[in-house]
Amino acid sequence: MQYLTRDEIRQSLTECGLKATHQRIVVLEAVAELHGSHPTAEDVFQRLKPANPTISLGTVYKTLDTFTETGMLRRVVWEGGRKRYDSNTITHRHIYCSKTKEIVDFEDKELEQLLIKFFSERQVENFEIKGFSIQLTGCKVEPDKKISITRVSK
Amino acid sequence: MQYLTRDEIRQSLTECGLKATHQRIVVLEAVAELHGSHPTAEDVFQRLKPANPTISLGTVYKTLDTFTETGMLRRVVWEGGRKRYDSNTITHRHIYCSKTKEIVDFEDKELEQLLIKFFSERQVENFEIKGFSIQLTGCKVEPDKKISITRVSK
DNA sequence: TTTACTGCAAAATGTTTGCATAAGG
DNA sequence: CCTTATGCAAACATTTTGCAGTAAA
Repeated sequence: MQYLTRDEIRQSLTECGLKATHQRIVVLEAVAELHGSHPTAEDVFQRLKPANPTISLGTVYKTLDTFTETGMLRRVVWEGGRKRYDSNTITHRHIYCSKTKEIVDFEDKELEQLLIKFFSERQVENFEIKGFSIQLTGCKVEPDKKISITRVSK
Repeated sequence: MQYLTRDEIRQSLTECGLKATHQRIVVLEAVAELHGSHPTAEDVFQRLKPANPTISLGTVYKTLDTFTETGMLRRVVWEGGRKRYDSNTITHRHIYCSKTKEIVDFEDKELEQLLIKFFSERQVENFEIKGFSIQLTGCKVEPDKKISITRVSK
């Protein structure tokens, strides 16, 4: 994954009608850097504090909200208490590992195509479908271990 | 949807190794009765209070947790703060209405088959897939209004 | 009678809000 | 300058916990 330069971040903030403050720049960088873990507001705050001792947790919350509204970030859909965020670079889905509690990115063009095709042909009664969201559940296995699909249900 | 009798509830509680207390029975009944709205702990508590003035919110929380662990109920997967519960009768998915904020049940055998087939043929790197979860987003339309699929993305 | 469960209240957790001050354009 | 954003702290919302008393088996 490649990161945006500060000038590129400044530019996209301006394009969204937002002031390019130092806090916004570092929050956006932090979410990108923590991308693999789909960080909570607290995660972002903890990461930023050493280099930005005056930043406040409230600002991180407000900033993440603002970014979600403008579409610069996206919320990760998952059950459970805390809100988690994701750099909104490309369309992708998530797998939740019940063993390690990680939320891992997953991208599958074929699956996307399959679903887009399905929903564009399908009429759901009394609903105008605007989008869909999928999460997979599973267990991480060792890279060298043989992978097998055991059960797909629920 | 048909409800269980109190004796049937008592029986399934016992089968799960739980004492068949009055509180557990009425909580399970309430979730079933409120099924359409996928209630929060607070929703269940408010519904029960008039007829059960001594029941406590803490007990409702604990009971819903217990039921989720034993599989008698299921948590609804959706972003956002509060935990919501669902009678765990049959496999179904959910549609979220961005207009009314409702979470509506949605069942589509064809979609289930499509996905089960997809995931049983597909190997996901370093993951053993155990299950999947889908949510749709959309807008309720009037029953008499022509339904059209506008955009499927995200 | 023994064990598990409830009610209560307090604490913990996570998020939002209001406002004076500071910084960006 | 004028607006918008920040930091702080307090408020708010939701969920969890500990424990003495109560009810189920």
